[in-house]
Amino acid sequence: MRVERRSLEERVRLIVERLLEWYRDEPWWRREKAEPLRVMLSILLSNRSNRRVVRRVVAELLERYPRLEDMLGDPDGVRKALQPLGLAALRARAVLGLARLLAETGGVESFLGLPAEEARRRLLTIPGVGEKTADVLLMALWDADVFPVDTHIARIASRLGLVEPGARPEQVRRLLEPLIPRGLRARAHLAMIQLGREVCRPRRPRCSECPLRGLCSFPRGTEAG
DNA sequence: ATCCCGACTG
DNA sequence: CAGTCTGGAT
Repeated sequence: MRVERRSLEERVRLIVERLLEWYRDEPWWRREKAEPLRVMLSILLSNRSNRRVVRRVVAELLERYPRLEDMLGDPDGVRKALQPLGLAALRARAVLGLARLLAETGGVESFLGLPAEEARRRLLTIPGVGEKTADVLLMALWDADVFPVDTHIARIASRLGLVEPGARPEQVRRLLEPLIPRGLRARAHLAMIQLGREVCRPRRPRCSECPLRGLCSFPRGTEAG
């Protein structure tokens, strides 16, 4: 049992090493850290939605409501602005929940000044914000050393054989988070997301272009091209 | 397990 | 046209 655990740990270490060689970008939120509201909204709305549409909608929201508190008087306008994303009613609840939270806390800067634990607790009170989204927010704005697992990462972990097929994201996170070296978790998260989008796609994975070739026994996908 | 729901890709 | 998009709540 001890041997198995050590080998798993070693595999994860190698995988992360390869991933970080392959993905050298700095976290996108570092460039936008001067605009925490943009970061928050982007993360809040990123679930199950197209990135370009998210960028567009977030830009529009910020232009119309430079201070999120201004949204509170215009819930209808907020919902309308969110229409292109789909799930507009749900997302409006989340965005307005964030606006309310910031207002209650005395503005963004005060909120960002909260200890991560407290911020997390409050973020989870926002309807539509669960553990995963809360962790991504903490990772981006509090430099929390966490490893949020989404559908991409769960799929990759399963294909790598790190977890059993069909494992839930939360299970995958509990297993992998402690195995990823401290300080590398945010970048490992981003690298795996990127890998999931471009290479280890849900369908027709591009195994021949994968930086994890040799560390993975997933059946070589029938790459159409 | 199922629903939420629009844009975008092949 | 079907599948997918950094899930969450019921």
